[in-house]
Amino acid sequence: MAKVKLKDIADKAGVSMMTVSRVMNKDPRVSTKTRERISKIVEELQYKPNTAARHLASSRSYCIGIACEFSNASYVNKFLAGSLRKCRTIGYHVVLDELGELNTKPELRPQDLLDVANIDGIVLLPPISDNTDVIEYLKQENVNFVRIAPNIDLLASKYICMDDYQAAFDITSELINLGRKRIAHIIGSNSQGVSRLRYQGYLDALRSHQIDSKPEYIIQGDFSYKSGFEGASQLLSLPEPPDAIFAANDEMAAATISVAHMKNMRVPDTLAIVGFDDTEIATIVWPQLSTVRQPLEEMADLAIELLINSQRRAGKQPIQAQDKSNRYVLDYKIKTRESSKIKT
Amino acid sequence: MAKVKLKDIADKAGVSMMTVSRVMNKDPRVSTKTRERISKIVEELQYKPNTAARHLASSRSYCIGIACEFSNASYVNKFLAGSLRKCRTIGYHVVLDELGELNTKPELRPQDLLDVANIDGIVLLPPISDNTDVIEYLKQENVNFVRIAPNIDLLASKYICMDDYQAAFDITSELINLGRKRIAHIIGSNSQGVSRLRYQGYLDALRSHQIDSKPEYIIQGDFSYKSGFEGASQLLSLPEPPDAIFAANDEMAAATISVAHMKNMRVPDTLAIVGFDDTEIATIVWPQLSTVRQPLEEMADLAIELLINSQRRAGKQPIQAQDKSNRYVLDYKIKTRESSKIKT
DNA sequence: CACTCTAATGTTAGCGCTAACAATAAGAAA
DNA sequence: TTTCTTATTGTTAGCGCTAACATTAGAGTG
Repeated sequence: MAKVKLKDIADKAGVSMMTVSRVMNKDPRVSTKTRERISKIVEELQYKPNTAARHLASSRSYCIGIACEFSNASYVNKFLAGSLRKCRTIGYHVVLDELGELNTKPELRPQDLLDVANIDGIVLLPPISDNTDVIEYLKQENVNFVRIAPNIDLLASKYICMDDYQAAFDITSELINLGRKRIAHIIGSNSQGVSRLRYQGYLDALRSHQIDSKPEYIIQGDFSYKSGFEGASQLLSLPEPPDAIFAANDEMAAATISVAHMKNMRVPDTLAIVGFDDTEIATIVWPQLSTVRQPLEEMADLAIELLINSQRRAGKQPIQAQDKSNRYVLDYKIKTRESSKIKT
Repeated sequence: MAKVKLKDIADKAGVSMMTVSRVMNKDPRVSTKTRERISKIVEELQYKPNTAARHLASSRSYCIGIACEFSNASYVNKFLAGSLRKCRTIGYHVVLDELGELNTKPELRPQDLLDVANIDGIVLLPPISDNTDVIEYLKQENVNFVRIAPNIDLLASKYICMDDYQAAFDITSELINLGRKRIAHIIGSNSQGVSRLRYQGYLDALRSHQIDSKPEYIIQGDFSYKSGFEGASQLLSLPEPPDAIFAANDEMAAATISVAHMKNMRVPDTLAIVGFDDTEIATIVWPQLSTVRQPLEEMADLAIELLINSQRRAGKQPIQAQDKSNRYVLDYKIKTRESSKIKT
């Protein structure tokens, strides 16, 4: 049973290969009747177009680039997994670009170019999604790109994000519903927009439940374990320590768990702890962290979808990104684990 | 300046395209003189063969599969990064396969097959490298594969590993050289061969420095944070607690740091802690963990190299893997960080 | 009813490369 | 010298698909 090819479909449908090709590429110039008939046969025979041949004949590379730093392995990894899965189903390939060295070596361009040359589009993961040099470069080279969770220059490209504010609001509300009264927050790095959003969500959740937010319960962190450690130490040394801490990411939450252990506080009995991101560390620590899952796989899926589509009608619209519709918001999910389970 | 192609080289060298093709594919049937002349021109014109065309013409897919679980993100990630880099330089593509669901859904085969069908070879990452079902399947389908750090069935395929024993010996010796006398060890999961090797390395390092190994300093863990936490608690509650702990992986070492904090012991002053693997957690915690770096990128590089080469002479040797030479050992590297710095 | 126009489909050629076989040259053997 | 090897290079055909142009059928028009 050799692989099914275009010809087989064409023969079976009694049309030319070209017509089938058009169906496969969603070319509108095929009658609905023919399209349906062919689609059905394609389904039946499980036909999958040969990427190499397509590439060769069409000059599109069928490759998607992903630019990231490897500093946040589990974040990148999940995104990658999603991308690879998606690409595979649609016959694309993934090209990874590590731009981690960017700060030290600003000559990313030549390297980058090497790949970009043959790429149909590129996805920028944070923090590269906010790198103005990269953005400038891509625009100038007229390369399609989509950014994930950017904070700045939101008109520059399509971008995908989640509602950090609402997620923070929700997870804080959950703590309140669990009976916690004294809820503290460790804010994330103030250079990242999401920190502000999460902080605001926390504040508004308290307010909407008529709970006062004490200033001493709010600590500035910077997303690092160390800052979480210091912040938590400070919080748990207060005369009236909090009974719940919402850290703006999992690492700081993990550090908070360490401090709680150190102070002999039982988690979650005496102190509930929640994080944000649902990175690997959330399930490595003990007790496991309640946190907010980012929809990374879905983001990957959508990002690639967007790249391919804008590819399709390339040339039509120059790059008039003024359109408000370049924003795509996906749903998060609260993951409730041991660190915030029902209490007393 | 259109892309350089085979024809350009052929014209410039005054030979047929076929000869150039042969040079590109290291076919021996080209005279040395011609080969050199062509190689030089290829270099000059920066010719890069077009993967798609190659694939199309040769029926090799130029795709390498990587089978992994996503449970250890940073491990997988580093390996992936290495693979992607390597593949890009040689015009291959990477296809990721997550087999994480394996335990619950043993019907991995159909899924797997989908991809395997078009793959030139596949790399098995631990713990899949020890999955007998997968190994059986691959052999039966006659798919090329290389395993990373396998423990069992070592004759089944080529495999790549590092010298866990020696690394454990070295890092323990470092603790001794730092003046530590009471060195404890938290053993890894006893279902994994590396645990034994690391344990043995620890024992022999002590012995070779004439230090007795006290039985109460040796605790069985299982690589989880939790087991590390419990093990460390036990160790640090001893009447005479250790002044250094070597945990068989970073997660357990990170847990040990938490316990040390909890007991108000200063790290590394009162207690030095070292881990193993150099996963992300090693630099997330505070103080940062001294540990052993696995040469993952190099492993990826070599794995792909091996797959491609065995591909090349496919058919010649059936699969007579009895040869001892299917073992490839790479160098590790001791990463000394804060958690074991010079003391008192 | 001939005539244009459009929608739908078909034809031709070729993307860049490599298998498989063909041809040639240069020795070696007879 | 002739025939047979062997080493090296060239030729032909086609991988599976799609761009670009060509054709046909059907609808609309005066």
